[in-house]
Amino acid sequence: MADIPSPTLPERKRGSGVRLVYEVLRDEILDLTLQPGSPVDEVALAERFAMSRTPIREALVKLEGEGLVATLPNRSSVVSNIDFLNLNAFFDALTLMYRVTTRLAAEFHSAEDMAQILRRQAVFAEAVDAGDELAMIARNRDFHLTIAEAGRNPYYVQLFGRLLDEGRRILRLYYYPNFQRRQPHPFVLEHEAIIAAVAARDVTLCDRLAKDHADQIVRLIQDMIARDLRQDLPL
Amino acid sequence: MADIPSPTLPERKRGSGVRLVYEVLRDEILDLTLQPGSPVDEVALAERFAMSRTPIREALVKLEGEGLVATLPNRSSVVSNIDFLNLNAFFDALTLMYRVTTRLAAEFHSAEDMAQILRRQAVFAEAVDAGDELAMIARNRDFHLTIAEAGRNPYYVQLFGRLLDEGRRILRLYYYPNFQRRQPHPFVLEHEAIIAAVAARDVTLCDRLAKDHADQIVRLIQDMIARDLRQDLPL
DNA sequence: GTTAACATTCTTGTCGACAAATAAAATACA
DNA sequence: TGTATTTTATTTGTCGACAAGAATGTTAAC
Repeated sequence: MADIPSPTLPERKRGSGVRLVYEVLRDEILDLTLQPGSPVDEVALAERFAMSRTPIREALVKLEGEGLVATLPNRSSVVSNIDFLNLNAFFDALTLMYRVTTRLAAEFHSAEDMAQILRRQAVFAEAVDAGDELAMIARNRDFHLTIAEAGRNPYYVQLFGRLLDEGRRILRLYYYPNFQRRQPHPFVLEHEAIIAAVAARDVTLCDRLAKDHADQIVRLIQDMIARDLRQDLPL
Repeated sequence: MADIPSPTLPERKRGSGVRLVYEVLRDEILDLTLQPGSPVDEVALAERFAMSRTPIREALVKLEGEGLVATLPNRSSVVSNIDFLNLNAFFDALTLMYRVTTRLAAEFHSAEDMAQILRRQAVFAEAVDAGDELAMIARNRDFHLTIAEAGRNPYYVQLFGRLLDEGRRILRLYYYPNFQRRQPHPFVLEHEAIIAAVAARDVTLCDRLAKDHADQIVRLIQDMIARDLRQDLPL
């Protein structure tokens, strides 16, 4: 019944198909709209996006390269599971990236970088005001990635991006029910302190603030997981 | 003339095509057999590997995800250029990864890890004895990646792998003409010191040795580049 | 009732072909 | 002779189709 190419559907330009599928799937995976472990059917996606399987497959290859989907030979791909066994490895890398990227930002940022950072912080604060947890998580990621980009080290930016993405999945898993609408939100204050330290090019202070901020987030996640696991205890 | 599917050609199993193309191209890119900036023709590769363009494309998407090839829309892909402008970012990240992975190896290695590390070191020493620079570069990468894997942090392993790959390209670009066949080679000695420190679980010593080793390699690369650039000076 | 062999269905991996987009060549014009 | 424009050709992005392999369901045997 889908044989007739409906002219009302958004006409995609040649070459944009893969990127579109990639971005949509990526967002849905990170938002847990696509749950970890759930199979990814190529034909279903092809129907949904009204395109052939070829661009779908290429998007899946990209996602596989980023570790967001896992593929078994001759079998369906699945959305990657969140690895709770290696969680301390995740925390370790996340903390290190928080520190080095903030340090480098203090050293190498330009005036335009600072403007962009302030803009991202404003958007983050808006999400906090609105109490929109999904937006908070995503905008927090944008904020810190912008700082990382000001540090001018693409290797760190890439790893940090992946780590923040993984954190987005974990936070999405727990954060919603526990949200505290405190004003001003502690994260907003910490962000402001970091911005000031970067602007002042104080590397040592940046390192300390970044470490504290990371520890804060790590503790938050650990608490949430502990609270959640406690509910599963048998009586 | 290549229309007749020759039965003498190695029969590939279903599902192995992409991986084969990916691995071969990856090796050729890192060995500079495929020079940076050179275009990658899909139909030529399809003919060469005696398969359709579809698996070739998927392999290219994977390589693009790792930054080894760059793709312009509707135009030919090219082998990524070595970024000499951000070289200090590369050195910075490389040094940091040397340090943290060796530290973690000291903390978390198992007995099997040590055995594997010793095996890799032996193979590296063989390459040094043989004076095979290409093998030296590749086996040095294997050695340090094995140490990183003993540290049990997949995020570091992945970034470190990419950095060592990029280093392999850079070294390949300069190392060959300058090779010194000293015996015992300083790198072999440094590796042995690192192995001992990891086995002794001495985190502080590991950190220092890793930093020294990284500095050594960074200085080597910088010297080679400086020497090379000097030749290009106009008179 | 349980297990084993078989057939069927479903999903993936690969293929050849076509059309859009770009690059190259040929032609027209100043 | 140099530049602009049209034409040709090459290369990519996407498509539909087919076959191999795995998962599922069915029948048969014990």
